[in-house]
Amino acid sequence: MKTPPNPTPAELDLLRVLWKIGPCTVRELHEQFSREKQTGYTTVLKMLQIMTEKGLVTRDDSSRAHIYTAYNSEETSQRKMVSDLIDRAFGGAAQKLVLQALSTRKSSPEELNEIRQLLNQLEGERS
Amino acid sequence: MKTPPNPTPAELDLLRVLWKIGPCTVRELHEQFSREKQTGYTTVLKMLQIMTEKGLVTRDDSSRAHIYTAYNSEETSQRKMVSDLIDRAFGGAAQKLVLQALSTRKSSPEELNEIRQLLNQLEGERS
DNA sequence: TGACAATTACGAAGGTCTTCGTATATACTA
DNA sequence: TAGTATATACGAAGACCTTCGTAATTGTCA
Repeated sequence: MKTPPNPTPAELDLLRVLWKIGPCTVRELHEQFSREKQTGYTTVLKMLQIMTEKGLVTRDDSSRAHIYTAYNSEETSQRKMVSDLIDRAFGGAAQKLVLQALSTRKSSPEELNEIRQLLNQLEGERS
Repeated sequence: MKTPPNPTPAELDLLRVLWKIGPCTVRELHEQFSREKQTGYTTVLKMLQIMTEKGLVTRDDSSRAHIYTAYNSEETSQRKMVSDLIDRAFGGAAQKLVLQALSTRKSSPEELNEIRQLLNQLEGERS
């Protein structure tokens, strides 16, 4: 099976909720989702149907209310989107994106430390 | 004036060339651009007209062949796109994106070093 | 000035995205 | 079993994206 395409903005909004609450019915997803963004029930349903066709989610239709599950984990999807942005906007230079991200947003010392540890690890692998 | 929206994929492709060769006419841009992607002249023209409306580029129409210039620098645009992705896909957590980027793509020791220096600098500011 | 070349302006076709109304199917309950 | 509530299916509208053909404009030069 082909890997699904990157989600569109609206699809990503839905996926974020789906990742958070896990596999669920349209009703449950709509309930959560409409708290942050007023949306009709059938809109959510239609989106999920399209996302099923695209392979972004899978559907268990064994019971009356179908259960939807995100096909890719949040981490996998994030990795793909980052990778895509690196190619499209940075000509493949990952470290440029990293530098931009670090200098744009403030990070706590703990977060910086976490990054430093990963750096050490990456350099260790190399030798 | 409002800041321009993020460019669409096709617009970003054009912008990459425009950033590289600097302010130029439709003809020059089309010449460069069509080397990497076969495209009609009027397609490039139309895109630039739309991008002008959006504020992504500015136009000097004092001479017959208008001169187009990217409104934002490559760095500024990259910063916006990264910032946008951090919000949309990472819930605002910049370091998550950094970790993803670093672990997905290989970087040379020099690049890693560059990042390490920025880390040091960021920690220095904090104290 | 008249013809040709180069340039911009206009508009439309075909696709995707996003939203939702209406129709249809299914299960429960009185 | 008839009626009600709850699901899914279908289709369509309006916005935007991408591409390009054709028309109109402007400059050049013989």
